[in-house]
Amino acid sequence: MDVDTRLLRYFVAVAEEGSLTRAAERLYVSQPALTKRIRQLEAGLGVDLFTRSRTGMTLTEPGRTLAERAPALLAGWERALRETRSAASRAARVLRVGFIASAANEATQPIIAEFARRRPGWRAEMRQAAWSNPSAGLADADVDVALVRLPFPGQDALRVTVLFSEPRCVVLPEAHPFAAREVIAFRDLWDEPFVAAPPETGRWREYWLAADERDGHPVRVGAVTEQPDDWLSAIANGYGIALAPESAARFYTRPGVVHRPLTGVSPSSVGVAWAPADDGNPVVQDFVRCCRERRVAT
Amino acid sequence: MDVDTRLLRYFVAVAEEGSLTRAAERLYVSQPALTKRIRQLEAGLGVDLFTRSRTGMTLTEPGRTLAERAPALLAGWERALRETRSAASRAARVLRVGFIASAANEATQPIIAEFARRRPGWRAEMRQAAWSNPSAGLADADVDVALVRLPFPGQDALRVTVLFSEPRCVVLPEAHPFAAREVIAFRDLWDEPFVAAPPETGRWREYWLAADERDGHPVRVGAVTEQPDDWLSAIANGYGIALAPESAARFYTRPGVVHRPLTGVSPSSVGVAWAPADDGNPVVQDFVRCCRERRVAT
DNA sequence: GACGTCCATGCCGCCAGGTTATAGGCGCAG
DNA sequence: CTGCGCCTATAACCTGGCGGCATGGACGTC
Repeated sequence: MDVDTRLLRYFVAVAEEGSLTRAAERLYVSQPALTKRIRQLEAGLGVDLFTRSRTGMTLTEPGRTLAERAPALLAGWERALRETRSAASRAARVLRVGFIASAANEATQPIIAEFARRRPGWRAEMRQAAWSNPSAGLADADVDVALVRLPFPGQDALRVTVLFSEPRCVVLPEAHPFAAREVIAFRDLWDEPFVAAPPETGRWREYWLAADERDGHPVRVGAVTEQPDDWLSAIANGYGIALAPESAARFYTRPGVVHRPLTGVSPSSVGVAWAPADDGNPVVQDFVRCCRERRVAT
Repeated sequence: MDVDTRLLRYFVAVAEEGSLTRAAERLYVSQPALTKRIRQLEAGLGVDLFTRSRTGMTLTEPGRTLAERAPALLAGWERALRETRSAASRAARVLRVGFIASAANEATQPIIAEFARRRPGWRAEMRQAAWSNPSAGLADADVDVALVRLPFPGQDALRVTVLFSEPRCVVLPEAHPFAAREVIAFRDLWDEPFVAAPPETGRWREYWLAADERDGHPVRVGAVTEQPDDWLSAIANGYGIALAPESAARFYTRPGVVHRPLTGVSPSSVGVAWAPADDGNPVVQDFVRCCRERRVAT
């Protein structure tokens, strides 16, 4: 019997949710479509995978058997996919560099230039990642190396070299009362609503909310954004304020938004990260070396 | 990216054959269909998997990467499939019994009856296998236990208990000159064309051609068949003669075909086989016990 | 220069898989 | 006991993917 990864994902979703209706919304398909696909899977296998009832779908014994194995099958495919893509970029002499918006800022250009000098024939392919992905794709092996802001979740499973630090400042709407001050103390911002990164970014989100510097004082979140554009808009529209690296004042600004120096928060570090598997990869190590040298220059 | 097992099998076939045209005939699809599917795979991955030339399709480096992993992915799916089916039959209290046509003959009915007595609530599901599958599905884990004729390829990886033996006889078209004889010496049949099992059955095929009893004299194969019906037809139509267990005279016969005793060939053994993984499976072991007891009775 | 052997392309038909709307079973609240 | 809310199943319809056939185009061979 033939099956595709989508069908397997459908099955896993239904198994996990215990309900066609809920699984359908999670998968962004209609419930009848799911009904039919699951029945098709059962028919193809010649096995009843679920028992239906008004309370939902419960796995049968063979259903549990399949449900135990399906995630590994999907993971195996994802893995093969990544390795194939990885081989393709290597064969094409392309180094995939992930970076998070505002990670390296003015350091980025010289780093790539230096890499181009050191590795003629190779090309660095820059991929900007959304904030929901603070390892810039490195955790999923979508890139070979990443320029990141520290700390971020999953960091311990990767190699990270710190490149430099810069102070964090605050970004406010022009009309904000504090916009008139030259320097702001973080304490005064404790009760302000903040524009935050998505919750799944964990430690990274907390770092940019400066959760550690609030003495346990709770955070008010006024909006959640994934990208610099939305982020600036949210601030301009008064949904909240936000912390940012100092260099953001030069890279991410727009009318209606002002940057102000801040006291009472630690500076932010930029790092270059790679997977332990690439410890011996000369191209990756060359790139890291380029980063280190630029650090001195900056 | 989503993919289905068929697409993966297509890819593996092209990779192995090194040619769309040849892979297409092996897969029983048209060459244009394969062209399109492979291009779709490449487009989906964003990777060139093959380099095309007039001599065929050669894997690229990333293509090789995928080609190394694809068979394992397919095998993983097949395995999950088998385990799920297996769990289903266990849950339904069904013992899947494979048997090869003419394996047990009159012993089969009493065995099932005995099993039904010993395991009330359980049902033995009999599945006849073609001769191209002399383990009757046990090698592929399609059944839990199998009634087989020995020897067969793959036998060493399974547990086998011999149940009984019976002489082999010869099956001839009525019009054959030897049909008049009461008893035939195998020597006299060396130059006769035989109706044989498919070549992939290896040892099993050779056993029924009595290759070991020909002193190296080559075999003439007049036809290849997979099932008793075709087999009898082939003999009746004069494509060749064949060896068969004595009991085939009672189970597999038809007008125009006669069975005659034979000297000079070893007898044929019937066995019951199961997978080593089921050594501790009480239901399987009960079935085996039923077989052993019937052996004494027969 | 005709032919053979590859892979690619154009065109068409069919069905798998999606959508919306609706039916139907059953528990629960009023 | 009736209406509502939670499920899943069914019906009717539409679209696009995938397969088939016929043909094109590149290139080496005889």
